[in-house]
Amino acid sequence: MSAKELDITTEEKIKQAAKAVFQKKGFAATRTRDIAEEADINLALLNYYFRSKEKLFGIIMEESLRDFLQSLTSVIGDENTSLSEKIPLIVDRYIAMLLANRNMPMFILSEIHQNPELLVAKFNIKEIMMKSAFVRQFQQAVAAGEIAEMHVFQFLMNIMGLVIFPFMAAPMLKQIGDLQEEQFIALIMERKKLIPLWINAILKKT
Amino acid sequence: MSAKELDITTEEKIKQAAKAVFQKKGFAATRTRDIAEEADINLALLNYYFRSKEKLFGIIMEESLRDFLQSLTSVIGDENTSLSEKIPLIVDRYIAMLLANRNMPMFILSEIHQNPELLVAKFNIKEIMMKSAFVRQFQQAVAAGEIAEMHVFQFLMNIMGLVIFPFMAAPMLKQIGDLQEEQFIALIMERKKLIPLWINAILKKT
DNA sequence: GTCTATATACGGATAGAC
DNA sequence: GTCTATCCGTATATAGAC
Repeated sequence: MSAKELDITTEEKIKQAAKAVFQKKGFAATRTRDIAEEADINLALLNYYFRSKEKLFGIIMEESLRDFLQSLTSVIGDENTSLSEKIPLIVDRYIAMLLANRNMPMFILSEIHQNPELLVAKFNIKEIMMKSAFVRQFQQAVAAGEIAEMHVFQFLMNIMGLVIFPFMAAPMLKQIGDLQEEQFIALIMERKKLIPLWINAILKKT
Repeated sequence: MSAKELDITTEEKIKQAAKAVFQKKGFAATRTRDIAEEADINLALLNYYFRSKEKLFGIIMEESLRDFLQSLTSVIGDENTSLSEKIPLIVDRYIAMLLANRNMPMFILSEIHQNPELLVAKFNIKEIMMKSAFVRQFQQAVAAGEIAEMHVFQFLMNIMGLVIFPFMAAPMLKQIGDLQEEQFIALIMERKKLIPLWINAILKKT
């Protein structure tokens, strides 16, 4: 147990446990008893600090979503890097975040899938994304004929799909390929180098 | 209501309803009452025909998994098509299947994520995949220097990620891009044409 | 096979002692 | 703030009439 964990408050202990359990099992399959056990606290304390399972979930979801989006938005908004510099930055940051938080993408996308309203009005992703340096740079590069013609959403889906999908399909991939955890990580680390090259290949004019 | 649905058995009605509800909400969030209501049958009949929620879920999961994998395995096993012919076939078939079954990938990958044992021993995906014409053709092309050096899993993850991810992230993408359903479909139809080109670009030797 | 009524278990939440 | 004991709604499953 690290020093950080020794003098942690009960409230924080519950939040950390809730994050782990919610991200692993999702809202519906999680029992407040699971969280209490994981946090090693009495069940009643959960309601004492957070009132209800729903409220606790809301807090965890908001924090998770913030982390999930920040890996992207912190890069795409930067006016001081070029489009081609941004690509490996996005890939590196996302992969680092996903490696540290293995269940996050499945958690977020699965919960939003079942309840799209979770996303609405919490963050104004639409604004941040569509008015970002990244989108502007991309569209300028298309207009200037420097890269292939392509809708920016297609480009975004490509990056996200190439980076995130392996984490969501990890159990199936491990089964198909008979991969151990370390081999899976090795494939991911290889992707970290390759994805920017692939993205460039895709963007090349034909 | 189509003719097909008119003379359907009660058992089949329950299965179709269960498929719809399970795929949309997942196992834990689904109540047997939801299924009974969707199927327009009495709740007790669900247990009469299928014994338990778990058993019914097992049947739906197995069928879904079969459909999900068949779109892939029916193409990759074909000895009479070349590697480059297989790529658009896989893309077309997967997208057609996903369009008809919008919630399937999230359902399957999410449930397997929570419970990887669901996959084990049901189908021998490992054998079918690894001994397929597709894998052999890919590895031969690499060995012959016709395409860039790449682990076949990386290649598989790329295809799957490019095709499947947009369906899993659909609610988020619609939000970010302020897309209506028809615009989302249009993006997908465009991808159907583009993904094989992108795959070829990725495979090109540098 | 299909219904109503109900048994039973489980999970979220709280009362009240300390 | 933390605990024990418990309430109460809800969900699965079944008994038994038709």
